[in-house]
Amino acid sequence: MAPPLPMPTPLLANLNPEQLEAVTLPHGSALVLAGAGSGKTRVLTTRIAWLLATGQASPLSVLAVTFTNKAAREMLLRLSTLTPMSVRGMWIGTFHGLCNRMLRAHHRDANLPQLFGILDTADQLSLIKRMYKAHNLDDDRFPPKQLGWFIASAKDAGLRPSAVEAGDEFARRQVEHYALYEAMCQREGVVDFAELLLRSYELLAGNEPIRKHYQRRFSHLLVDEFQDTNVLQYRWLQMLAGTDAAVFAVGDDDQSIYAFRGANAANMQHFERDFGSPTRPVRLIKLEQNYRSHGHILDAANALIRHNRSRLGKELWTSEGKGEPVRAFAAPSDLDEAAFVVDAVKGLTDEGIPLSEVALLYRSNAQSRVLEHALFNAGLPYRVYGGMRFFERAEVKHALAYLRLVASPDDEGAFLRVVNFPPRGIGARSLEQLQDVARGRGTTLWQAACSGAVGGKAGSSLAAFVGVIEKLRSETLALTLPEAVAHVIEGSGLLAHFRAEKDGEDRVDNLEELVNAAQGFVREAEIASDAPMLTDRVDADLPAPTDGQDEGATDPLAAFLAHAALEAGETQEAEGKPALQLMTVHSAKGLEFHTVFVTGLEEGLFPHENSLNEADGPEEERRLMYVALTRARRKLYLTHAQTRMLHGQTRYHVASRFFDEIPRELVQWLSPQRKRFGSIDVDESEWGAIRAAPQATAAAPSWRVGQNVRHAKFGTGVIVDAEGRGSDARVQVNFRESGLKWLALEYAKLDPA
DNA sequence: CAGCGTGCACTTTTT
DNA sequence: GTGCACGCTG
Repeated sequence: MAPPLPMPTPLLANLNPEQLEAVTLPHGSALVLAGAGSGKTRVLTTRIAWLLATGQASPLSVLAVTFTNKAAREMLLRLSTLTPMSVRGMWIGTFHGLCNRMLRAHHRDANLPQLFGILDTADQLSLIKRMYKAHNLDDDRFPPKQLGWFIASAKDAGLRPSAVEAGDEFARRQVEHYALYEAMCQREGVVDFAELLLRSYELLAGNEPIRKHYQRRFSHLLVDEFQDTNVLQYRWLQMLAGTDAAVFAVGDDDQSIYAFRGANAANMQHFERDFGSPTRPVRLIKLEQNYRSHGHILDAANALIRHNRSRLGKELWTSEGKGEPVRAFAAPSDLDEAAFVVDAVKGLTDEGIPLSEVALLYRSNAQSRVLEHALFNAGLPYRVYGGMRFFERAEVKHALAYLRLVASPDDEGAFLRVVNFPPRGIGARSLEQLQDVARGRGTTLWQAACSGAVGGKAGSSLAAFVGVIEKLRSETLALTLPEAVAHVIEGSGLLAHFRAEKDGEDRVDNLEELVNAAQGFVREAEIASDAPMLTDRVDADLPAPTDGQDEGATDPLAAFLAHAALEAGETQEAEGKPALQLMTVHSAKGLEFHTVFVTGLEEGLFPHENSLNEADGPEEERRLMYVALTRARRKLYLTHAQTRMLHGQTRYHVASRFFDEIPRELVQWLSPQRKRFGSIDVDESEWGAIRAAPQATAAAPSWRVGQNVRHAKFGTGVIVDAEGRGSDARVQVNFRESGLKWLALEYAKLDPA
């Protein structure tokens, strides 16, 4: 195949040599190691546009997959400015969105009802609780959350219950619960997030005509944030790629921060083995030129990440100047830290830096409180990311539950959510009766309710509820989606209920907003891109994948419900007002700001204490820190506090090891000078030293974090953390043999080693 | 059946 | 410190 000549169009203008190489690679697979701020989205979208412009691909043959809806939208938007061709027909979306699309088209082959519902995490949790109740499983050894996590992990690894290895009794029980859960989902016609992936994978793996169809269709697969793929997503890609499709994967192993939810950065190491073949050689390209940050910031980030051992290797550079030094501040307490931040932010405002260009980052959400408090008192506007989202609000969930019942009445989660909301006299008693009937007859709650098997007052209340749903269904049949949504929130009594409630205005507003959301959804579907499900048809060349029935356009209501589950909506209304941005480091990934404050840089917090036991924990924490540093364009502040209220208790922390991993000459300390002890920075003040009995005896040894110690029973180790003072003082020691232990200094016999 | 009180837990999170 | 979950009482 003769590679077409690159086009002399503006498409390729202003690309650096590496970007240009990546964009114009001849047919084959490519792994693009794209550092932070190296223009990876640009490369990805320009690659697609180039493939289209040179006729190597048609829109129909392109599949591009991302992790978040935001990234998918961004890709679509940029692509539409880069190519005159219609983006219609391309499969661009999240893994979950694309799998949903595939499963809707082949629901029979996937053994799902046409209008299958999608459970979000909260729905999944409540299903597990119902399952425990129904089977009288009230064992505290299996908390619902933990089982949910277990099931999701198993599915993410591609494992059905029969394939999970259960070594002990405990694991065996968990697998049994997993199997029960699956049966229950299947009976109710619902799938959870992980199931979308697994079902889609199994559909491809087990159905040759369908697999061949998609393999023939998609000659180009493009993957964003490849380092975040889990085992199942990787195998899904392999299945789709077959032996011929060109896979263009963009990722950064140094920004892999989602191992805790199954992301497997090792996928990058296997790429060459698994996506190469004689017809598609594998190329590796590194994008190391950074267009975001000034030199000192990059130097700091490079130095930090060099402390990780498992890396593919990459070093960011910039053609810009060194810029300002990284600034650091040691605060006596979390309150002082917040006060420092407030002061510094005021200074930035005076310099004319917009508040929306300043981010306050922290390791865990609990840390936002103190910062918010200080900002509020200072009258600085701010916005906190990561709270309740639109489609997760209770009143919206209720409205969606009515819609779900209208679409598929056997959805028991939806049934139980609204059967007595607004209250209609169907209490726990009546429901128990109903559940007994359903169980006895092997039917769903809905069928039992329809049968009239529950008599008396409860029976007539249930009949009334069934009547409401039936009425809503028949009345919305001929309506457009937004009309139907409006009708359901009205006819269900939800609107009246919240109007009557004293502080119900916000909820009423949200219900009305749901109608707008439906309107917006339909509008987007009409102009093509984001909601392809409405127009998606099984391609004509697919050899009889189903029993011959027309699988045409999916029901708009089902599509909207899928949209609500797959895209939870913005955290808050994006108010136009300029505001400081507060978020965890995780949610800052992919963003950039003029100025970044990384707060709470303390041993135990960041790196988080829980991570120290985990296999790849410390390195993942360091990658997280790397992500934090590389968010900053011009100014970077690193702060830590020596005392902090945590879980309602005052805790004492030493500065994070990450301070030591950034060369001193890059850092300007704004707080009094510090001294170094061992490998850990410790302040000279009284905070740094931990004494078992201060001033009690001259001989009382003093301990420092980072110090090597010996214990009669546990052997040798190193102090990694400390808390409490005087007779309460405790240190955490990482013992070579026995791992992490907290020891009370008053009792434990510790010797310097 | 709803309202309130006590008790526990609590890293990170998208879909 | 706060939110959530469960259980008791009116």
